Amino acid sequence: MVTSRDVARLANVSQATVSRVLHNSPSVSEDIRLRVLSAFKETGYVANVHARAMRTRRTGIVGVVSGHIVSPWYFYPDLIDAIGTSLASAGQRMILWNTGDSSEPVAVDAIQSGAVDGVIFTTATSESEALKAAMVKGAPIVLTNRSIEGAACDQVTTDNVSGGRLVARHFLEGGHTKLAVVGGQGVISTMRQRRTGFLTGAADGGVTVPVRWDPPADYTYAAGMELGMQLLSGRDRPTAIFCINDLLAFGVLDAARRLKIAVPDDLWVAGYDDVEIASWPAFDLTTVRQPVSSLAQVAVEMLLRRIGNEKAGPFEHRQFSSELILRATTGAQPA
Amino acid sequence: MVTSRDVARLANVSQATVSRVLHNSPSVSEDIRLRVLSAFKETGYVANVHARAMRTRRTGIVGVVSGHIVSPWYFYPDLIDAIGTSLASAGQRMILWNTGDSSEPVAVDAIQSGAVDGVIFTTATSESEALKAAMVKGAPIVLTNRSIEGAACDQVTTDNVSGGRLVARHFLEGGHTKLAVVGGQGVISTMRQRRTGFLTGAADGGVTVPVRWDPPADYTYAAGMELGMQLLSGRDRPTAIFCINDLLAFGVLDAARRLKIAVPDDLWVAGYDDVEIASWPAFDLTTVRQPVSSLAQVAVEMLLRRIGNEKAGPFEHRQFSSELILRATTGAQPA
DNA sequence: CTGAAAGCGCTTACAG
DNA sequence: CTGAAAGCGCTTACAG
Repeated sequence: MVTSRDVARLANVSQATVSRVLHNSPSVSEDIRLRVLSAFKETGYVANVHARAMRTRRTGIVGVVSGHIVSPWYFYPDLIDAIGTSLASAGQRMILWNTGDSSEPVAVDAIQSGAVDGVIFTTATSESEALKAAMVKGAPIVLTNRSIEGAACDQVTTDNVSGGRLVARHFLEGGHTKLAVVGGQGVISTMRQRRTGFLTGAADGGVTVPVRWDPPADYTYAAGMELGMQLLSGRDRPTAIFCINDLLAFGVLDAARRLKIAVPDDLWVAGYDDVEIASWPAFDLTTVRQPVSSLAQVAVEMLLRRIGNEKAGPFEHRQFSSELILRATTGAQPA
Repeated sequence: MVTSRDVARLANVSQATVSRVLHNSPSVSEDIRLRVLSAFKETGYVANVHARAMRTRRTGIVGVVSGHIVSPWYFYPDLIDAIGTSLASAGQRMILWNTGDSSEPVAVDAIQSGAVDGVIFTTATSESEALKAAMVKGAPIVLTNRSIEGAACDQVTTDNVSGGRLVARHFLEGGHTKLAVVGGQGVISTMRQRRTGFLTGAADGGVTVPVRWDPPADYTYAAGMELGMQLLSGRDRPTAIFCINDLLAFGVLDAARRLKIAVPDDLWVAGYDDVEIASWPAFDLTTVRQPVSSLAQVAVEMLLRRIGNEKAGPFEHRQFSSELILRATTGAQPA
């Protein structure tokens, strides 16, 4: 391994000067500069990140915690992609933690051990002790997607309540009164809000969702399939189903397919997230799209501001609105 | 930030002793040990990773380069997941690079700058200069999924040629003689091999694939859809199509759906990878499944062995076989 | 069993 | 404009 000392010896300068050239310090004469640069080339020198980080107390790496990075029917992949892009254009690198909520201790540890300069959480829950501890310490942290009320850090989210309400209004405008929801009764804030928005929107139109059409569900394709079969098998069944995320909607649609129930003629289905598969002809799903790149951009901005200036004023919570994307599952013309 | 010095002061011992307790050194008396441990607790001490890495020349982090982590219709998500699991159980952490082949320089730089102890490539191509440079330097590197012939590093792959051949044989056994391939003419080794295996397998059965049924394609859903429309629109059309990955197959299936061509009655379709969506009723796709967790496990083993012992013998290339999963698109009973 | 000390490879005041 | 030196926070021989 070649160090700055090796380069210095080769270029016949002091080690300090090598460091200055590396950082484009203006106070280096042109000829020395060139000598050092050619020594860089000759040796293939790359500065040791640990030595640098130890001196500067800055690694240039941001940690990102996310569940289901690897499951593209969630919207996390899109969000992570966008965060990665924003970070890259700010010259920062990214470490990804993919173990779901259980990786929060890892993230906090990473901050405390100096492995990263700050962390963006996309899947924080109010239960995470580790996160709380980090926030109390005042470490640079930003929450996005899921929010925690009163958390001592910056947050950027979308308005999931309004998103759910958009779907309800669309169903009502389509003349539907027999409505069902799938998902949204668990602890995850975003999911709860979508469901609440939907129920509120329906209630505003004078429609109530029967309890048995609002069963608890986890957020998997299998759950969508199972609840879809259940909701659609009886004689008295809903004519429009709102699924709290696209993945559940795919399950419900496949259940309808299996039961030979025609969508959208006899059943409307809507999802949430607008993952890429939602637009495929096999599903062509009406869904709610969040402004993912805005979320990502603002999250990165917020974090970098804190990293650059630890005590930069009070914490902020910014919120974006979402957009209803109409497709074939609620009667729009197929693409 | 609390350092080992702070802990030492609090526990009334030397800083060296703190370090020993941290590493469970046997040569520490029990009472001192307890004193230090309680000082750890009181201060919330976490060792600085950079200082440690600088001394030990080991970070405990492995880099993984992969394209399309974030696109679950590729098999990378599964592979990454498996690699992550293997690394975790070996006490290693993982950094993920997701920018595709263009991130190879980043990976090499990360090795040279000491940011990671080694790198696993899942998407190497023979063109990557950066990778070659790293291999010449003898840095710990393992190639998995895609191989590079004669590369100066360990490799673990699956036998894509046999995989393609399995599909051809299955088509022939189904009585099909009008066969087509979608994908596999580009630079990516795995894709080329699958196509080659398929063509060879067909030829072994006396069947030749017409040139116009073997058009160039990139590896997107849209390409599958477009080529599907093209192959299936004419009067003389193939009765069985092998798609080089599942994503293309989904596009072809949706093209058939649009053209109202019945699968499997009038058309057989097979893919490659067995991504999760392939088993959904909407597709129920016959496909080839690779032993992903074996790949991952061996890749990690190989890398850690090199990291532990830089010159541990000659380079090795291990290869696993794959398995044909029969589903509805080639006539199996729906699940 | 414990401590003092060297040193990993940088960055950056401090002199000159 | 350049160099000598301090110091970031650890680990680990070396003494005792």
